[in-house]
Amino acid sequence: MLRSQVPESQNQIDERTQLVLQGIIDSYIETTEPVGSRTLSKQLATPISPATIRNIMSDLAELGFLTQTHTSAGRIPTGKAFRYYVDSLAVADSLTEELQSSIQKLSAKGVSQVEELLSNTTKILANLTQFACLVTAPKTAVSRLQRIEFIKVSTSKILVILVSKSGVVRNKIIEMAEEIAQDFLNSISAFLNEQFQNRSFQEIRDQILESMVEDKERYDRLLAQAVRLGKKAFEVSDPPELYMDGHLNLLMSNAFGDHNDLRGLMSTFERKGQIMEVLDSTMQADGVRIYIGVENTHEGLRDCTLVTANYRNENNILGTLGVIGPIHMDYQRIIPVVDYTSKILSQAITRHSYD
Amino acid sequence: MLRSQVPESQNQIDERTQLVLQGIIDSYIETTEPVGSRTLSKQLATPISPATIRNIMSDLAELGFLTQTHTSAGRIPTGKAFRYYVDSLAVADSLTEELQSSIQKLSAKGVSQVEELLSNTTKILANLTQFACLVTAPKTAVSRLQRIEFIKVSTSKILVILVSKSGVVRNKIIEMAEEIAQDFLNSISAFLNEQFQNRSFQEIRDQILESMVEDKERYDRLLAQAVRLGKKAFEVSDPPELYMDGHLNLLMSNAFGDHNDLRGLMSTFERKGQIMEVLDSTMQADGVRIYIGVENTHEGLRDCTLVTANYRNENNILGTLGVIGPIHMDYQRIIPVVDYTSKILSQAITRHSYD
DNA sequence: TACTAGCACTTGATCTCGTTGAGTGCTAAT
DNA sequence: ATTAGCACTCAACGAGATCAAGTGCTAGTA
Repeated sequence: MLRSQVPESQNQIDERTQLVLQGIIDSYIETTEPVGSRTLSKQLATPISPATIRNIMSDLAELGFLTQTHTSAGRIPTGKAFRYYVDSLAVADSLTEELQSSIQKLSAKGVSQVEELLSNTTKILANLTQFACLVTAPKTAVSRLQRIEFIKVSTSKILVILVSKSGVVRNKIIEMAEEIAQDFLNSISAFLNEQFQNRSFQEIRDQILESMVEDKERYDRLLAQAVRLGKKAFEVSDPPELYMDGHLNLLMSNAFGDHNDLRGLMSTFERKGQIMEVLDSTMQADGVRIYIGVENTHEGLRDCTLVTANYRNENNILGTLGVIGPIHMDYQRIIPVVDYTSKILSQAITRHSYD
Repeated sequence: MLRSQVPESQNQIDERTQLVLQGIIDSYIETTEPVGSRTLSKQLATPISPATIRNIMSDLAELGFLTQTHTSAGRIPTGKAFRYYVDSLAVADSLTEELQSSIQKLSAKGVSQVEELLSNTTKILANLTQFACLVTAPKTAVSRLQRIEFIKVSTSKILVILVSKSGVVRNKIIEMAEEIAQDFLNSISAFLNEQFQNRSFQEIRDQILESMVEDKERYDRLLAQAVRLGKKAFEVSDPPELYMDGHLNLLMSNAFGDHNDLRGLMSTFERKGQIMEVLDSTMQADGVRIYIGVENTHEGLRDCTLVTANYRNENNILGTLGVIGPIHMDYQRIIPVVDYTSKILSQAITRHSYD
């Protein structure tokens, strides 16, 4: 009571109180059980009596850092508490050699394709964290063209191969009304390669093809066809490319008490598009980002924490990787793991890219 | 007692007994609860008194068709019962128009790639059955070459595109010690295409490259390189290609009573290789195959039923699709769904192939 | 002889009701 | 300002009591 007379501009919390809060959170992360004053008193390094702790707890509850399931139960840290914990209390552990080398395995020998790299990343991260893990493929819009090629596979069908600088290979089949000879296709791809190599897909789509049409539509047959094919080839039809792994981990471990929560979460995973949105929306920021519980804009993630980081090559941010786990995850471990993984992936993908 | 004096050569069961067995299974499929004599008596069309049913049940239990969880509980059909049910009792429902058209959607307009076709199939099947659903990609070994192409993507890296007759496109990066000009690569691919188009990958791998080396090793530089590249390109490194969907369905529905069973099942799903083996091993047979409980060779599938069927083009069996669900699934519905799906997929993939 | 009615018996499930123990909040003493 | 002490709360647990669904068996019936 007296305490709260001193106006606390938001999170002005004295040192002792911090200590208690940290203790509660640490204990809760470890046991997933409500923390009681007596128990905590025994665990804390600094000796504080249960009664005092109770007072402090009461204050913290008033500030919105703690809740209880029922009156006579121990305290549970709220999302706000975890936020505070992550922002100002938690000191990230440094990674053990062992963890580091596990993570480095994602670009083990024999991994020659970016797709494999990304898929390995999800597997390793899921395995290390025992949570669900997500990696978005490099955004095609921003990636730049390394090579385009047309292969005639049947009279009316043409296989388009798009290789981006970042090492992603994408192929799709397009259908043309009239037959086009392979030789002619070769000329077209040679032409497009010359024109567009190193330009971003976005650029190619938006501007260049457009202007070409305007400028030179009347020119020759090659150009006309090149435009037609190019348009089809670069058409936006990117499926939401998302690599996922370990969502079963969440089920296995009963980190989530209530099984109904999980169902919501799982059906969220099934809609990859939504997950993509969430990840994409975090992509501007830098470093490791942490979204706790209600901070998640997406309904289904309300009871989880999302920890994300970008990966990049020398020039651009390419994509995002992240981990979804219970709100009471071991942040001191998870944060550096995600951070380090993003760095290793960045390195690996830079090595794989064709710049 | 008297009954069993008449030696019953395995499954010699009189009509009335069959009726009861069928009733029990139907009821169990519907409710997932042990079936009692009184309940059943009410449900059966032919009026049979509970007492009589009890006698029959007792006989069926002796024959191994029924069990109980405890003495005073109702009866539960065993795997053997389901086997019998599927083999001789169940009359497959015919598919509703609605179901048929849902399944046909797998090759909706705009689906231009085989991969998409297969992935759609898992989605639709998982959705219709509410079980886990699997589709294997066409076996590369048996599929025949439509087109091979080499694209130089950096000084030392070459992208290989393999297009098979069945419409599957596969690409991989190979690394070469020395640099090879794109022109030269074109000559090589032209040569390989000419030589090997229409041959199965297996053939190409096993025999032809081998013999070419022997016969003409001394010949020209083109040939030497072609062999080198060809070998690398056709090297066996097929990842187990398996499309899966709906394993979450199994969790959502509590079709599986015990959650521990599910964990085993789920971790089985994580090892795609094992699932592939199981599916592959069933591929020789024709039509819809049903593997119930213990009949499954694979440990993790002991408590489930696996329903599979092949899909094919005009010439070959290409792959297998299947559904994994609880042993007490609604066979009358599932079997025709799997059957029809396999047919529609076969049609669609035939349309997509380049023969 | 085949079926059925009736009855005693079994057993998991459900409910009630103390008891226990971990926890709180408050007050008074240090 | 801190702490010891005490009254109070409440989920969890266990022991019975009760219930309902089921079985097996025996004796009676068409």
